[in-house]
Amino acid sequence: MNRPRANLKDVAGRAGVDVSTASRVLANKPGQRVADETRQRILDAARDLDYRPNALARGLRTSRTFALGLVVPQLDNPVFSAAIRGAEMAAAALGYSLLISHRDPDRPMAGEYRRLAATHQVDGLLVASLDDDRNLIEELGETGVPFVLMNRHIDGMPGVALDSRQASRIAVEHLLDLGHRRVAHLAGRLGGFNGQARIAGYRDALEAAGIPFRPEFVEPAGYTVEGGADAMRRLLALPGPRPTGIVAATLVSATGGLAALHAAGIGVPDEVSVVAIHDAPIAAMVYPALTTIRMSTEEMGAKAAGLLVELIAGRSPEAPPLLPPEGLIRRQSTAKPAT
Amino acid sequence: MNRPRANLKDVAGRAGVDVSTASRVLANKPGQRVADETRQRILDAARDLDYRPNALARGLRTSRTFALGLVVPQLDNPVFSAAIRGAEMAAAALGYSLLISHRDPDRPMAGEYRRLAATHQVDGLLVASLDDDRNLIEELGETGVPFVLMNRHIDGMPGVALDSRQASRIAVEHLLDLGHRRVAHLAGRLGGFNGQARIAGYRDALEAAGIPFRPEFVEPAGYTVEGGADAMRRLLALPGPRPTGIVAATLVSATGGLAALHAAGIGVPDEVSVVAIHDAPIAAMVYPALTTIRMSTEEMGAKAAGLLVELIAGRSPEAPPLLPPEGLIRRQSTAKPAT
DNA sequence: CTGTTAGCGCATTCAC
DNA sequence: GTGAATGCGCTAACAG
Repeated sequence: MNRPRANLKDVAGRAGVDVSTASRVLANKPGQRVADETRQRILDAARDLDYRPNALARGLRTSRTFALGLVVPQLDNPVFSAAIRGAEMAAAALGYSLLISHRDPDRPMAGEYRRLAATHQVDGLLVASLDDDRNLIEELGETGVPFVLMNRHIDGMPGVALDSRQASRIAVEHLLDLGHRRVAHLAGRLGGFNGQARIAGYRDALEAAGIPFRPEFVEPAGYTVEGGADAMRRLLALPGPRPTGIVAATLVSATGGLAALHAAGIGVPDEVSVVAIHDAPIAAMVYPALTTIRMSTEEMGAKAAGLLVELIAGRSPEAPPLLPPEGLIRRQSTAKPAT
Repeated sequence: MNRPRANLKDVAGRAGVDVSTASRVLANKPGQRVADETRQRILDAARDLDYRPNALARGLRTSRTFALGLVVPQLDNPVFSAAIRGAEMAAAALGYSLLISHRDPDRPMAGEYRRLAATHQVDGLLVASLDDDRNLIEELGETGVPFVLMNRHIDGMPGVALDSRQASRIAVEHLLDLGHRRVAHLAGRLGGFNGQARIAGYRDALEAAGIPFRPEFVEPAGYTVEGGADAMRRLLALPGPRPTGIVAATLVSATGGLAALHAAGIGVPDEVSVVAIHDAPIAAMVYPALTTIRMSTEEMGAKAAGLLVELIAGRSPEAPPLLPPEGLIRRQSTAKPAT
């Protein structure tokens, strides 16, 4: 029963034509002169035999694999999970497969993606980057295949990123609208692309509201639970009245902050409100459930895949501007400040 | 500068030999008669030109792609993230690439993986399964390529799964050791492979301790936050003294349970202790941080990849037995029962 | 409109 | 020990 897959020759034979004719019909390119009747015979034969072109042979001939390589620094980050999902769906819709390659940023030369490119397994690379991927760009250039950066922007390179600045601004404005006046920021990596943008958005919002910027209210928390907890403790240790609202750069640091607040016996949202940038299932899993700014992470993946396919096709597409946040998700971690 | 990749002909030319000889040397198969001096010339040439075999051409010739397809029902599940990481690393170590394919269990025929198999893009399939993937097996058979199931076992099919029963038992024993006597279970899907195993482990531990099994203490919670919260509420609504210890089948349902406990004003771990099966970063992100049973999820991915490669090679390897838990991770959600 | 021809890069059988 | 010849399945120029 399970006979081997039919190939083009089988289809052509069954339709009584030459393989080249079958190829032409099945390629379905515009402006091909083939008699309707012949075309139909070939189509029927292909359907009857459940013909699927051998991607290897086609790739060898055309030097196109219709596969994209996806390079991620970590798999267990909700941001990247969502981006991968978006990329996978967009790639599938465009007829591309997705090859995944984990790249440990701590080991510079690690990563299978160089091999993927060198052995012609992929037509291009989708690169999800943390802020601190130092030598990545250099490595990428050497591969000789087109690539698109995700989650950060570097001048002159194609990439798609999120509008972190606006996200941060919306988060602060939410707290301001509730009546908060002392709003602090659990910041990301100070030198990083997204980290910087979030601080800028925080300042934007304060400025628009006429509230003076206080440097001591910006505490670097990095992207870990402990970092978030430490930063929160430093904030609480500040002299003078403490902040009543907190904007965390990430969900992870937000949860660290929550833990420090709990440990200090400070009620959320009764005494302190917390908003986090990014949304994911975990936001609803912590206590109290976090109010968040939902980012277009999945769309980022999809847009990046689309852009890469354009690049592969030899076009010079416009890199999309920063993707705006999808909006505020109000949950239980924010409320009016205690009077 | 960026001249096109060298191919075998270039290497052979540079070494002054025929391509077939170069191929022989580079294939590096045992029992090949090639003069040491010739071999060295070829190796040198390959190194100088940074030769990488074209995977497409090789695949076309040998009908092997050295790529594995990975089918996952969801990307944002920590269990699958870890399994993917394990699979990716093992595959890379074995010289295989990983093609990812999302498969929505709600849409029966969805999933690119069928195309991957049909077009010879992968040598085999690694299939991460939820309990409820009904028609998956049937679909898999039709692809005609070898496959390995992850996270569940079905008689007669190769697969690697976790020892959920033992995990559950360890979780209950931990609570028993602390002095708890009324221990309830937030169960997974009652009909599912892992769900059943966890209930069995729960009963094992009770029985070994001589504590009678009470059916009303097993509440199906599914795999969602809401499911966990609902189940917990039902448990709290039970007449008589309430359970002091809870074993949740998953992290997700555990957090739902925690939320319900918080909402009811019940202290964790002061009044109720909670243990969850599975460990992931989120366990440390909730409040209080969850005591968990750490499972060998990453190893599951790695073992599955290894098994699949054996299958592809035509061997008939033993499917590994269930993977035992890595142990208990004690955090803040468990303590002695209030006296 | 359709068939013939050539070749993508490699592994492999067969000569010598 | 090494080279010559063949073909994996497909596409694309060129004939006719």
